[in-house]
Amino acid sequence: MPRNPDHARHRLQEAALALFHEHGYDRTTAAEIAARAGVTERTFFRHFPDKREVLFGGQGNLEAALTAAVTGLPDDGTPLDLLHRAFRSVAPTLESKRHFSAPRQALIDRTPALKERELAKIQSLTALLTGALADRGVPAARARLAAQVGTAIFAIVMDTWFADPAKPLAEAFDAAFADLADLSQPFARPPA
Amino acid sequence: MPRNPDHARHRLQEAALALFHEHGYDRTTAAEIAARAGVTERTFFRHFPDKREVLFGGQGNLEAALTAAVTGLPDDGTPLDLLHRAFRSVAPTLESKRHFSAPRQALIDRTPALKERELAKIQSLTALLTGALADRGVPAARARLAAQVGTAIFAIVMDTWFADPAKPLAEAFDAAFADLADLSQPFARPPA
DNA sequence: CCGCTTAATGTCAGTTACTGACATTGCAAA
DNA sequence: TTTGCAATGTCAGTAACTGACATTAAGCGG
Repeated sequence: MPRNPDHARHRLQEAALALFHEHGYDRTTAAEIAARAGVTERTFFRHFPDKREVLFGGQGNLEAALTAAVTGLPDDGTPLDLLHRAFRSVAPTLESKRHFSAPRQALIDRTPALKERELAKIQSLTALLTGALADRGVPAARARLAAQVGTAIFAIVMDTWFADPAKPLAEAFDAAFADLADLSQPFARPPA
Repeated sequence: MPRNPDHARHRLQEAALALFHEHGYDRTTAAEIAARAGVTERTFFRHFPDKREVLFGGQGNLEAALTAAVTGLPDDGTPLDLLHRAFRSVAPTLESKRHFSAPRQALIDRTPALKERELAKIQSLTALLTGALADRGVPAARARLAAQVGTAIFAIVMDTWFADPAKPLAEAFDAAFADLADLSQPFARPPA
């Protein structure tokens, strides 16, 4: 490892986060981030393909955890049940990182350019989950619909959880999936 | 109306579409688009806030039609039924514009920057539909979930319809909403 | 301890998306 | 015709990125 043993990439992420919170995303230049991290602007763009991406570094972890969960979970119920349990399985990790993810999410929510990138990341997650479901034998069209609906629920739950962390994530997932079941059972279904 | 009676905005859109198809989005500069439209680069950015937006000009029509449908449709069934019928109501219009929208969509699909913008547009539509449902008395959380699931279905149906226009859009919507109902009826559903 | 290799960084010039300030043009109403 | 205004032109400037090439410093064999 030449030059600097402590990874410049991580310093850049922290510098960016700090500066974005101080002055906002739009009024922070890549050169300023690089300067605070002690490197050159060119080095910034060697570590991140564009300015937005510096905020989405840890995204791979969540994707990996969720796809692993979908792949490894015991097989029963529907694709949506599988996703439900996969989401529950990452809930503790998500809750443990709230102190970090909440301000980051607030920044994303008030910055359109970052919101767009986040939507792209969610779509990427949807594609991965579609593939994971398909690998388990779920027909392609069904897998895609389930993954899309699943990530939609995931996004809503995360959003309401960021707004109010009172309810544990696992319960929020339970409630959201229950709401979904209600949504698509249109007419009177007499109990028992 | 000074200068040019034929609207520069429309010429810019057509010039952009042509150049994007000829050389791709990334290898087309805003200055080139403006030149083909007979105006200055500065004028381009007066009509469109950024280069991507030149491709999403007619988006407002669809949003207006869908929200109007959700607002004006007779009241029966669930929020998802309402969205289902709203989607069906715009199907003929969508099908009549396929010759225009299909190549445009192909361009978007192979250009990440445009894909991101499209996702943002879909999210904007989701917000509008959420509001329209809420205006009809649907509880906020329920409205949001329904709108999110609805636009997810809409996106999937449009995508498969672009890939293969054989099945009419209205039928594709019917099938997708039926699949959704299946998805959330978890356990054993014995055939007949 | 020394030179060699090489991955990470620095340097620099260039393109392009976008913006603000100000001047100019041409239709339209008075 | 004159005047007002909306659309456009002109120009200078910022900042996100990119390619080409030089430089540094760890690690390794000698």
